[in-house]
Amino acid sequence: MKQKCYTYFMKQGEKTKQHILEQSNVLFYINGYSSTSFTDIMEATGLSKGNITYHFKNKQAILEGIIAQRLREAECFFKIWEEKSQNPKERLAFFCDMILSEQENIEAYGCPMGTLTAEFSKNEPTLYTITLPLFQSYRAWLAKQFSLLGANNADADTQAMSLLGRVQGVAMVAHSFKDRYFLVNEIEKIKEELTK
Amino acid sequence: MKQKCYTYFMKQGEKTKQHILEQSNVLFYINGYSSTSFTDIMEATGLSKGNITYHFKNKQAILEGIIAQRLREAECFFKIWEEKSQNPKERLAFFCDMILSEQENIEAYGCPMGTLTAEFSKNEPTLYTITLPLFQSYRAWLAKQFSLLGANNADADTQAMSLLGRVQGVAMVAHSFKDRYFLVNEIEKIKEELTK
DNA sequence: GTCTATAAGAAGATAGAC
DNA sequence: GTCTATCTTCTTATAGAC
Repeated sequence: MKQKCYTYFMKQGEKTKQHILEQSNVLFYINGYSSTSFTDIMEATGLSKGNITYHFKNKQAILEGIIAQRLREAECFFKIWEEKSQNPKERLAFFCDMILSEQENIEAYGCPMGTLTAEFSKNEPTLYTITLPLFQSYRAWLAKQFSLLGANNADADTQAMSLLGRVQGVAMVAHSFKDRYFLVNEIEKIKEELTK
Repeated sequence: MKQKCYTYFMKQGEKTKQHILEQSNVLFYINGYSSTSFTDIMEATGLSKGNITYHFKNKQAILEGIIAQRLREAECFFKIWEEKSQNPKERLAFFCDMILSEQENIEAYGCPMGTLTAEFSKNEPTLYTITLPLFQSYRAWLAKQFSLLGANNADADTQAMSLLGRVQGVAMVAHSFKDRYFLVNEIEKIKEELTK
């Protein structure tokens, strides 16, 4: 197990738990949730099945842990963006920049949030319920920025949905056609439209 | 087995084959490809596993049959739209109308083409190769319309990708948030932008 | 062309030793 | 906390009767 700097003060059990979450998060992103088996997680973590089961009852519990962590990360992003600028337009630009910084991964594996949500939207109501809050937190934050720009609540939400949709579409098409160039150009265009 | 009018002149073997394709197509759409088992197809068709295997070597062969059929259907749409109007803008509006007519299904199960493509884009290179041509055929047809509107080849293709992206994004978000109202409004907006 | 039956593998879940 | 071993279920693949 590689030692991470922020795990120095964790108890052994917490370290292992964190290690499982991190490796699973990567596997779920790269291969998808349902395509990732317990054996895959065993191999990636170097731990036994029994040990993983000790920390997480089942695969769903791992997913829950991952989403909880991603939600905290998202809140962290929002906080940073809000502190970096008082101007909502600039904050929306930061959101676009995050996508641009992930261009390689998005080309290869799609949007980390979108592909996971899409995997559960059809016929996995339980997993869908676990994942949706992450999507909703972005929706709410984006809507907040549009509110600050003067839109009423309903309009702000629609604009947030619309932006989410555009970004998801660009990510989906760039992923399907393996075209990073398209992703960058479209996101730059969206960024311009938002900030003008 | 329900008798379909266009199967009257088919041999029994062809009828069965067609029946398997149709039922599997619905299952793959509603539940996804990997979530659909042979048992599901058995139940939906009312046929035995041995019989299905007789007509299609495996699940992948069924998928190939479905994509081939969907490609023919797409070509059929293109032909109709081109015959209905000489104006590329109107043709693009027909494309949008098709999406609007599928609003209920898209809200419930996502875009039939997009969700299938997305399922294979991550780590299913073989199935990805089978599905992509369908996506490409829409890309090519849309690009053709933008060409007719005066764009050079590169621009026309980019505009086609851009439109595909917007539509996929709207479908994805409408599906994730189960919001048909959003889908209709966004597609209407896109339609207006295209035809103005 | 259609069926039943079975084999062989992979997955997740569980039990118990250290 | 961590491991090995087993159990059950699900899924695909195959063999052979009618």
